[in-house]
Amino acid sequence: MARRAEANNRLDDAARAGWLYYVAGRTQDEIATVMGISRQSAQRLVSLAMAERLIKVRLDHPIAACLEAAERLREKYDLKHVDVVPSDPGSSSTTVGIAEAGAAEIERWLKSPEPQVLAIGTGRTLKAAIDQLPAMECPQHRIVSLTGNIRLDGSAAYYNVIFSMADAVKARHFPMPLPVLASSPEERAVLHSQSLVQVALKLGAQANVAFVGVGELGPEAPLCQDGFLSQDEMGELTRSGAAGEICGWMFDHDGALLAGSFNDRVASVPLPSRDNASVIGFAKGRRKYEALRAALKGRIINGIITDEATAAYLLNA
Amino acid sequence: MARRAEANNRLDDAARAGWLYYVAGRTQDEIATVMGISRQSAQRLVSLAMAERLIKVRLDHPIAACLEAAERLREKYDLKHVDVVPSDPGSSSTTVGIAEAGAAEIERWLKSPEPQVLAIGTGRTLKAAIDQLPAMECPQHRIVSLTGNIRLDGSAAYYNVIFSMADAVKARHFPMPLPVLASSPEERAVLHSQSLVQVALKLGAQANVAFVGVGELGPEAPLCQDGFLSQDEMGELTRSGAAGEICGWMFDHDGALLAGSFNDRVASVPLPSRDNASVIGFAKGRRKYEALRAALKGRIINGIITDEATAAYLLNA
DNA sequence: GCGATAGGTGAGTAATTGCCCATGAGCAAG
DNA sequence: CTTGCTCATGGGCAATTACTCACCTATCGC
Repeated sequence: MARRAEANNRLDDAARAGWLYYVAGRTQDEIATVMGISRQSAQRLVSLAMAERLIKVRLDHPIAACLEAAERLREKYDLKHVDVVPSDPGSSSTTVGIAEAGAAEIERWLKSPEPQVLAIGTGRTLKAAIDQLPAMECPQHRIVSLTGNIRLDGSAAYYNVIFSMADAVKARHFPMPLPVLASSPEERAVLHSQSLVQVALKLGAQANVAFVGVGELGPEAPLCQDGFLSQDEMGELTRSGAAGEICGWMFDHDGALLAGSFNDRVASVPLPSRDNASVIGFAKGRRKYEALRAALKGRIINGIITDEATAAYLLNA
Repeated sequence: MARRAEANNRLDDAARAGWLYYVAGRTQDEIATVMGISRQSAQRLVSLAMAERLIKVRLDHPIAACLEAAERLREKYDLKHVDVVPSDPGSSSTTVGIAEAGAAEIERWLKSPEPQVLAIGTGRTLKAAIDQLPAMECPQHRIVSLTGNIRLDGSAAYYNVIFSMADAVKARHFPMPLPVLASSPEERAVLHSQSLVQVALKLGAQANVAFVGVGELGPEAPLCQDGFLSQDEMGELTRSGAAGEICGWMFDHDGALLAGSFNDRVASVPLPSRDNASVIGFAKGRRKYEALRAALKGRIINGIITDEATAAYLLNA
């Protein structure tokens, strides 16, 4: 209790310091004087306010190039939602910008007073976006995970996107306590017969919107790195023409779901219908170019949040 | 044209630089390198982005003290809307904080898809809030000025709040081309019979929300400084017990509208009914304490946006 | 009780940023 | 063509901010 109150006080102070710094435009020295602390402490509070995302910064100006790219993307691929953020050449981050813009879009859905079913995939990009969400109270919505977060070794993955999200927005949530890939179609059937999983499957089918990461394949693929898939399985996949995956569903360079054993073993919830729902992919960066292009071509997603450079590739591809 | 395009390019660059600085977290040196300009130019673009309000900063954390004060104010005065922002002791500004919070509240109303009639007063505080509004497209709403902006000498006041607002949000707007005070009740009747004014009067009566400044009286009052009222008239007013004014309507220390000649000559649109509409006062600072207290007590306003220090006074008064 | 540990503090220092100035390009008026 | 004006630029410097280090304190598990 005391601990909790102290933490709150500290965040309160951070908020106040951040407000004085960013809104009132005082220097950290002035803030220190006003709040009766040392300048260093004021600096710490200000940076804490940023780190805890108490201070939100948003760009409120349509950068012409981004808008134009977005419009052309929308037309070319017949998309429901497009967001193009500026590129940051030189940054190796695969999430900066996407995370903020993605969070804004998720927040837009969450603000709806109508109850919504939001489906969510997994992955670093999505996790980064979720981390940008403010605390909200959204008991009217339901959030369903589209894919399992159990690794080959049985442990749960670090990127437990749905729990972080539910925690931030206080909504009912339906995880998928499954691996991404079952060992056989028969095992998948068994797994899917669990009642918990049944609920998730049913909800997934009625989702109003899905937010998904777009995975590239190959030995470096996050799917392998995160321990959802073995290198052997990955090699087999790329040999059979897979270009990318979304929630484990493998597709080829034309964006057609791969027929055959792999997708028959994917334990994820099927993606919501692109006719009724928005399926929005979050991704940027060279390594995702081909997977994104294929996903858009095959209409596996009908919305995208990406950056200028990736948008340029997708327009020329 | 060329000039216009150049200006847009510059703003685009500013937006991009601001994005890289505030969202991507790069230093100005890095931005300079990336954008191929000098560090100083990068700095200028970043600060231009701030000056032009392309970058919006907001505090997304309920500071406990502010929330609590807001809740107590709401109860004590039975208010529909209360917003309390942190105080910035040492700042002499009467608008910092209020302007941002006020703009956020105005924006909230403007975002409504339902057509709204927004009424708006005048004054420095309101002007500062309007200046914080982002560009929007709100053709569904109508904005009506509650009060004239013609000075004693016949010129229009600098604080032409309604025009700035309509300009920013692209809504139909209905100004009041009148002085604040007519020379006699009869003159007021004549002025009000003009068809332009008739429209404004009618709209004012159906307003869903009104945003108003709260004016203090006395020789230093903005009403005098801005040349809406002569010193003689002001003296007469304070002698007759006036404690403050909203849109020219004078009220005493209990918040009762003054009976008698003054208010009979006020040419403003009557304030919308507090039963059906929100009438939100924007004000903070010592000099407004008494006027605010009276306005709240008499229920001339049923919403307030103010700061901690003012809230504390109002709670103890 | 006691050591380990997390997290906070101030000092000092390096990095970053804000601002003033002199300069020069672009442009309209004379 | 010249003049006067506006506005962007880069240099330089002072102010401000970020980071590291050593130290301190409260809490927790043993």
